[in-house]
Amino acid sequence: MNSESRLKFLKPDDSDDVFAVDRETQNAETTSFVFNPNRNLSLIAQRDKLPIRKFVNDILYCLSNYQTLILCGECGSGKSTQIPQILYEKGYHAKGIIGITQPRRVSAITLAKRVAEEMGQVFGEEVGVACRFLNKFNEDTKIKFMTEGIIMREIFANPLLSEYSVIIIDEAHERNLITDCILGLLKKIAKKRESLKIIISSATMDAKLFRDFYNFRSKSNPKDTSIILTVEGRMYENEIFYLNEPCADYVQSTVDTIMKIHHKEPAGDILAFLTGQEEITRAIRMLREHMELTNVTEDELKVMPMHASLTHHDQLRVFFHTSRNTRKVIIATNIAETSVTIPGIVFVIDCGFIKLNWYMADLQINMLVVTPASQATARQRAGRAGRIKNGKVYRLFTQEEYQKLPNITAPEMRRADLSTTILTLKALGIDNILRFDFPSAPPAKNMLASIELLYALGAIDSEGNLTNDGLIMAELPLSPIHSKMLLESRELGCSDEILSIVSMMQVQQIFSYPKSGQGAITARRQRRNFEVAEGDLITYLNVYQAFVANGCTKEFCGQFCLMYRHLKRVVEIRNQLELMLTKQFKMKFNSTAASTTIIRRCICAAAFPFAAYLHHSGTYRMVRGDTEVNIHPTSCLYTEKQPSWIVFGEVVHTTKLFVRDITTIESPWLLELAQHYYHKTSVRNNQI
DNA sequence: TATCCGTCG
Repeated sequence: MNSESRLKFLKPDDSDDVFAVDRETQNAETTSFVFNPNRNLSLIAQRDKLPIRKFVNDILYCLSNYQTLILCGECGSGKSTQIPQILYEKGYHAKGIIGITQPRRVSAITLAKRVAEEMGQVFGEEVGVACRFLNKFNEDTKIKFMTEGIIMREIFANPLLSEYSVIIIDEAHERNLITDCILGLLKKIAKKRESLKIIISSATMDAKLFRDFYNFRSKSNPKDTSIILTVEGRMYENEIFYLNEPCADYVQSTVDTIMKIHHKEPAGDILAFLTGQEEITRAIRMLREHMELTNVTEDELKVMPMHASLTHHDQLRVFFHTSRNTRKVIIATNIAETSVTIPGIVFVIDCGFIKLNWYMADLQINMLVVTPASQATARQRAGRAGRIKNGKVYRLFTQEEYQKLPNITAPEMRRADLSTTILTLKALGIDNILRFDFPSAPPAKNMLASIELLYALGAIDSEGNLTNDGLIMAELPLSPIHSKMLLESRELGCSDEILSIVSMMQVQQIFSYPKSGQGAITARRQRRNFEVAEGDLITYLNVYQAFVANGCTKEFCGQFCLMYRHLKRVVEIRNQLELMLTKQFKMKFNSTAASTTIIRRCICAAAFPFAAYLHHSGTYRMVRGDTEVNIHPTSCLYTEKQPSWIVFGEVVHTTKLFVRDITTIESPWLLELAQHYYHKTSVRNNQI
């Protein structure tokens, strides 16, 4: 392969020498690919061709007359790379740093590098980037890209963000929890600092909401303070097709549509959206059967899955160039909506459903549910086609159904667990959380449930004020339950082990689950080396200790079917937490002997709101609310003898309610360690 | 008995 003409991948961390990797991006967690149709032009020529450059004067006019500018435009218009440069060219950097936030690490790093390159600067000097485990900026940095989590930390340190002259919030239309939080905080800052300019990059449907949110017009000040500017930028059109009648099985319809496109349409790759891994596997199996029956070979139609739990190597397969006669078919989850951009897609198939996290306030748990997608999601998916030539989009629902879909997906703020958000805002001195001005106010019952949880954990007192422990919990980059575990471990004498366990809980998965028959059998046998009757968290501790004892090698992970890239991150996270706890909070680390009782008591002392007991029916019941829950098949307790009492980390809803990350406990511990939460009577009543 | 959408510090 000729490395000059090859597009560059960011961050393969398998040492895959086919791809060009550089050191800064090596740490990034996810796959990213930036497709650039003007690759052959010089950087400056490419830059001047971008649609956004035609709007320079409009942008500058808006910014000098209004404090907040809402910028609408399709992706590909060059907003993210050009706006910072335009502001720099006009000298905005003289009054303070130009800050740009991104929802994801890879996009922050990619964009920062691109802008440095276009400006002919050394990356990390005038143009820099900040995200967890990667700080590439210095005191001369004028354009600073960062993740949203980082600017949140900066608000902690400097509540008015006085170093900055401009803040650009990119991808605000995604309406992530943290984006909405920052938008609320920025509104307070903007009122106090009239010199601060704010640019919000958004899609059309949210523009008016954002404009009104930042319009401080009043009787005493009759002038608008915010304005919308729309920049056109699309180069190709997509033709949209709907079904005449609703379909019964969208997985089957996806397969049928793929075959129809393959037989009737000219060359061009296909991207199909389904809701989860299981559907994707089923679709691929059906498609292969179909291909066999109709004598279509893998050389003609190359099928591949794309979802987050694939190994990195398998994720990269979707980027391989295929021969001219091969049509690629990628069947993906919503990872392909934003996080991964696959070049050269001509056909998109959209099942019309999406899997989302919903917070059930009455149970205080998160649930994953499949729901109809929104029009905004359908448009976002459609936009993945038509980037190199006109595309076609097949929606597996009727046009009437499309009209009935909600305009946008409910912002995460309205459907997420708010305990971390509330803790953070409390730490920033916002006393009345219920009256905080969010772009979309969360449901009051969700807030109250989170406040109740924070009270139970001792993060806030009965007046709703942050306690000393609460302040530490707010500062730690962990969920309140995990922070609480660490705080409890000081007294109980097992902080070393709890730190390892908590670090392990910060990554998505530890074990790899190969799909092929023999691999799956090997993986299951290797997991047995670590599994213990005390539950998943103690099992994770065993894995961590074995990984470290064996030199943290890739070979060890290969042998025992562990996710090397995740375990490497665990080590990084553990180091960061240990440093924070010792330097910032003067915590002394201690370790317990061979017995796991102390460790399990410590887990129980933090996870007590999520306790369940074995009901005589053979399933579990949550102590709170008496809801039936089942042990998740990935838990090490799934095949073990079922313990009488457990605490768990999370609930997933598929065919039933399943609990994961389980630890066995003794029922008296709940009364001892959380007597403020569990009255003796209620525990006795629930006992068998 | 039958298996997780995607992010972040």
